[in-house]
Amino acid sequence: MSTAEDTAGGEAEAWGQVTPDAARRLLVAAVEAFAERGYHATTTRDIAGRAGMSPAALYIHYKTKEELLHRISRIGHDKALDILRTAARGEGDATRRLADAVSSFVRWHAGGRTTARVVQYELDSLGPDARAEILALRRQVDAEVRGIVEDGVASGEFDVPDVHGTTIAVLSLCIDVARWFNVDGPQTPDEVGALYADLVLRMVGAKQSPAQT
Amino acid sequence: MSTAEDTAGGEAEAWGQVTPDAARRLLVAAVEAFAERGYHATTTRDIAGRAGMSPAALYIHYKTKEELLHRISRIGHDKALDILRTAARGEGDATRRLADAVSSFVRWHAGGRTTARVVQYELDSLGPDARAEILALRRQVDAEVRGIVEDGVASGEFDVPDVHGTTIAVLSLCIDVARWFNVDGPQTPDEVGALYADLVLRMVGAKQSPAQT
DNA sequence: GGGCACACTAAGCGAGCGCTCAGCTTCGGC
DNA sequence: GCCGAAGCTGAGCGCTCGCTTAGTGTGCCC
Repeated sequence: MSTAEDTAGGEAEAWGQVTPDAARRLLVAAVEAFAERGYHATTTRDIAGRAGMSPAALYIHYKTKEELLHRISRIGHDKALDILRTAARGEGDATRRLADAVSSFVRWHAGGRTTARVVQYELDSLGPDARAEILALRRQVDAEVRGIVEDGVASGEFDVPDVHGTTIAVLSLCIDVARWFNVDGPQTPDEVGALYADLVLRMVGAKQSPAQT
Repeated sequence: MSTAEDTAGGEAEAWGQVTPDAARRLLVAAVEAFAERGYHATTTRDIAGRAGMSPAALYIHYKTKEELLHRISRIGHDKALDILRTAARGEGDATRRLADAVSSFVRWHAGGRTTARVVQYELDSLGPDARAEILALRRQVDAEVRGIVEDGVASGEFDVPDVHGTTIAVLSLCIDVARWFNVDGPQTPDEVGALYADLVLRMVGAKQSPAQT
């Protein structure tokens, strides 16, 4: 098993599970609009227009504008957690698994920046219940990364004085990629993923580079 | 000269330069509201209410709601740049200066999280002209950090294969503190600043810890 | 081929938005 | 003691927002 090439691919393919077709088109349109302008600056008319429908059509498939954001955030967090779990529970020592986790997580944030932006930065626009649900997923994301770091410390691979603080820093570094990464810029998602995996191994004081697979 | 204790202090003190008093109260109210709810979700009635004034009073001191954001962003970026310049042009080797820059920059993002949130995450809500002005300041911020990294590489203190990418990562790590830091959480701004300075020195492969001042 | 369920549209409602304006109060200059 | 400038308020304008409703077209079942 490799580092899951399919986790960081095209923008739209992750929405295949959403049916019917009109509901998926609206969801994809909402992701694009929210990523470009932010949730509050996006109008339901804009979303419907991007999906090639009238404003009223939105309300056949979703109760409110907030439900759109909730669904996007839920699917996105599920995907993010899936990526990290695949790497965290893969084969290899902690060094290998941390490098895989960071590089695939970063590739997802860079390559699917449109989605990742909404998922990571529009959390505060959700209502209390939806917010609480998403925060629970975030704690699981955190736990996956912390688990790898703790494994590496236990095995003597890593030198980490502050596991909690360092875990936050590693995740923070990955997540912020969604803010600054530019698809038209000089770096590809793969390059940033490789660079960040190396930087993170340095942060945890990894004794050696992971073997190439 | 030390690491500028006064750069990361209380929230409101940085606005002393804004006069008259009513204009400053409105600006501080706007910072709080924007940080809590975001620019687009904040109403001019809310800002004026927090400042203890009627909605119309806002327009005596500021032409539009966007001018408030512009002024906040400008003052905040000036402050951020000032913090980095102080550290970058201070005494000591590159290791010392990078550690100072990161720890003071992080302290500012953590301690003044309200301000930093608006400054770092509401850039897209500005119009094209204001946005361009702020982006120019950001490039200067970037240049200060890259300068230190390049100094360290040239002197042999650092081992950095990708100076450009690593500089972005260092800044990204610091900036994202404004997103996750919780004033009521277990960590103080000073602690996060010290941890992050250490993590960044590891990222650049610094040969030794900086001497304590 | 008649009827009905379903997806969708045109039109628009009530609310709240950014912002304006006429008028009130306060206060320094003379 | 009067005047004009400056700071502020109460009321509200024009607009756009999220969302609703009445009605239309389409296709499937019998």
